[in-house]
Amino acid sequence: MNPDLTERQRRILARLVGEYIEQGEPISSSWLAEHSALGVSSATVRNILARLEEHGLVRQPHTSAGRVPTDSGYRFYVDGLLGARKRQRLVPELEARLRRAGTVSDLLENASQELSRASHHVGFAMAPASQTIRLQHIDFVSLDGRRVLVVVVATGGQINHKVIEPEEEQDSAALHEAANYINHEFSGLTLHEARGAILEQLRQERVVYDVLMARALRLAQTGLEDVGSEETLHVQGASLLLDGLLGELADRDRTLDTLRALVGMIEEKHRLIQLLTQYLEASGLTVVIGSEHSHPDFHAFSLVASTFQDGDRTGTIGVIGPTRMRYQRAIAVVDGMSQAVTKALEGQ
Amino acid sequence: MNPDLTERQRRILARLVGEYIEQGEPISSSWLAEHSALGVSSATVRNILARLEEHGLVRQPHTSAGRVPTDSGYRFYVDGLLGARKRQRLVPELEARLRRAGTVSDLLENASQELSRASHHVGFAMAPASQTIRLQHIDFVSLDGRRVLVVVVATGGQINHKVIEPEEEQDSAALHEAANYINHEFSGLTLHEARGAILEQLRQERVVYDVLMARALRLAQTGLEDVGSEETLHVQGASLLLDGLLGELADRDRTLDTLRALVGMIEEKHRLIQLLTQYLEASGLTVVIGSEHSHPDFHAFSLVASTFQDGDRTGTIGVIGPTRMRYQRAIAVVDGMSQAVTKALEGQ
DNA sequence: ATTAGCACTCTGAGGGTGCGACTGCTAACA
DNA sequence: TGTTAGCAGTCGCACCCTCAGAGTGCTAAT
Repeated sequence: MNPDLTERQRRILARLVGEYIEQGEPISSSWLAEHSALGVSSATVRNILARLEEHGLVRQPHTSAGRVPTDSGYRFYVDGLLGARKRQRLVPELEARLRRAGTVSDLLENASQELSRASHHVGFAMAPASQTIRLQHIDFVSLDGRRVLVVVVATGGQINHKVIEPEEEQDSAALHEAANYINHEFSGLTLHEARGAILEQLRQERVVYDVLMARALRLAQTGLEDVGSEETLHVQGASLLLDGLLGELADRDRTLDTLRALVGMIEEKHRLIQLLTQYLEASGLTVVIGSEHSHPDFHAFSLVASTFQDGDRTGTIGVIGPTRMRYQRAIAVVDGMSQAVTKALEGQ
Repeated sequence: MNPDLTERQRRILARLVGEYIEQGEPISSSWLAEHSALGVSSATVRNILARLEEHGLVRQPHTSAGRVPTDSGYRFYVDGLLGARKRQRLVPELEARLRRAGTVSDLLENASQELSRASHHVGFAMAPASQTIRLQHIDFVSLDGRRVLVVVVATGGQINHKVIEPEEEQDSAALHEAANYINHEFSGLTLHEARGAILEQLRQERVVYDVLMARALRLAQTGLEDVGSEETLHVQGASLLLDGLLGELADRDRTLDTLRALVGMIEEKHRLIQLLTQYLEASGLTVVIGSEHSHPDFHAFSLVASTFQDGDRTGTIGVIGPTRMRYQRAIAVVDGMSQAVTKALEGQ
C-alpha cells in the first residue's frame, strides 16, 4: 500500500501518526523536525507534509494548524505495525487464566472483559454459529399445563433452552423416556445432522406403530428448531465509549449520533453480530479504520479483530474504539488474546 | 408532605413543574400568571414564587431567569400525582402480550422492553432471588475429563447451569442415575430446603454403605451451591440515556460523569441490582428523585419502580430517566405494567 | 392583599482586537 | 537539485466590550 512514498516521507508520517495518537492535537512541522531524527529543518518537513497531504494521508483541521492523520494515514501506520508484529509473551499467562472458565461462554466473557481492560476500549468476543456444533444432551422438563422446557446441551458446554407447547399433553415419565431415546439415538451428531436424521425418521413408516418414538421425535424436532443458529456475543466496556466524547466534543452533533448508534448496537447485539460476521472471512488479524467501515455509523470508530479456533469452529474477538486509538497496543492485545483463546480451547 | 402551602401556592407549583417538564426551560412569573387560571398578575405570582423558593421547592438558574423545580419541587408534584392515580385500562392488553412469553425470563425481557419503549427511558425488570423458588429438575451432563455440567431448572422456567469438577470421574450412566435419584427425592422443595435436606442426608450413616446415593448427594450439593442466589435483571434502552445529554449539555462535566457511571451500572448489572434491592421493601409504586438517591451517581436521575408478585416471590420493574422526566406517563406505564406482569404470572 | 411601575441584574449574541501558532512561498545557499 | 532561513499571510481563539432582552425584587399606590 502506498509504495510510492520515500523513506523519509514514511518516517515523518509514522512519527506524526504515533504522536497524534498520544497527544490528540495537531502535530506541527517544527515538532516533527525536532523529534524525527532526520536532521532536517521544519521548512523541509513542511514540504514533505505538503506531499503527504496531496496523497490524502494527512490533513489540516484549519489553515494555521498542524497536521492530523486521515483514515488513510492511520491505515498506512497500521499496515506498518502489522508487518512488524512482535512475539507475544503474555499468551501462556492469559491462557492459564482463561482455562479456569467452565463453559465456552464463560471463557469468552472473560476474554472480552480482559480485552476491554487492557485496551481501555470496548472488548467483544463472539462464538459464531457453526454447522459443526454437536448435540451432547437433550432434556425435556414438564412445566405447568402442556408446556415443556427443552434444554439442549451442545459441545463446549453451550446451553440453549426454550419452551415449547406440543399438541398433546405429556407426563413426566413420557418426557423422560423421550429424552432417553433421543440422547441414545442422536447425541454426538451435529445439530444440523440431528435435525436431518430426526426428519428422516419421522418420515419412515415405523413411526406410525411406535407411539413413544413418534412422540420423542416430534418433541425433539420442535425443540431443536433454531437452536444453535444464533451466535453469542459478549461485550464489555461500553461505558468507556463515553470517554471518546470528552476528547472529540468539538463536532458533537455527529459524534453523539454515532455514539448513540453504537450503544444501541451493543444493546441489540444481533445488529452488531451481523456487522462482525462480515469480517470473519479475513483470516488472522484485521483492522478496519473509520470510513473503511461499510456502515456509516461506524465511520467514527475503528475495529481491531482477530479470529480464534475451537476445533473446526471459528469465532471472533476484538476491540472497538475511536479512530484515534492506540493501535499498537490494541493489536498486541487482540493478537495475544486470540492465540490464548485458541490454546485454551484446545485444552478443553 | 409540605402541608404548609396554601392552595394557590400548590397550584402555581404544580403548573410550574408540569410546564417545565414539557419545555425544559425556566418558567417566568408572567407565563404562570397567564396560564394558571388564578386571575392574578405576574407580580403576585412573583411573591408566591419567592415563598416557594424559601421552601426550597423552586430555584433560579440565575438572577434574571425564571424558576425551575428543585428535587423537592418534583417530589411535591409527584406526590400529587400518586394521590390521584388513574385506573389502568391497558392492563389486559399488556397482560395478553406478556402471556405469550415462554419463561419468566422472557416475560421480564419483554416487560423491560415495553417499559423503555413507552417511557422513552431505560426500562428494567428484576426477578429477585427468593427463598421460595422451587427445584423442579436437575440434570448432570458429562463433559470431557472429570468436568460435569449441572443444569438446574426451577419453578417459573428459571434455568441455571454451572460446571463443576467432582473428585472422582463419573461416567454418563452414573450421572444419569444420580440425577434420577435427586429428582425423585428433592424436586418440589425450595432450593433452600433442598440444600438443607441434602446436607442432612449426607450426615446420615446410610450414606457410608450406599455409594451411588453418596455420589448423587455430593454432586447435587456442589451443583446447588449459589444457584438461585443471584437476581436476574433485564435492562433495555441504555442508548436513550444519551438523549438526556443533549438537553443538559450545559453542565456537561458532572452530567457526563454520572452518565458514565450509569452506563457502567447497566453493564455490570450486579451493582444496579444492589441498588434496586433497597427499594424492594417499599410496597407498591415508588418514585425516587435525584438527590433522594443514597448513591451520588444517581443524583442526576430519577427512578420510578413498582413491585410485582409471582406467587410468594416479589420482583421489581421500573424506569430510570433524568430528573426532568414525564412522571405522569412514567408512573402510569410502570403501574400498569406491574399489574400486567403480576396477572400474567398468575396464569402460568 | 394585590398590582403597576421601575430600577436592577444577568445572560447571551454580536462584533472587534490582538496574540500565537503554523503554514506556504521565495530567495539564497550547498 | 535539494535544503533552509526568513517572512508574509491565514486562521483560531481568548478576551473585551456592548447591548438588547428577559425576568426579577421592591416600592408605593390602590
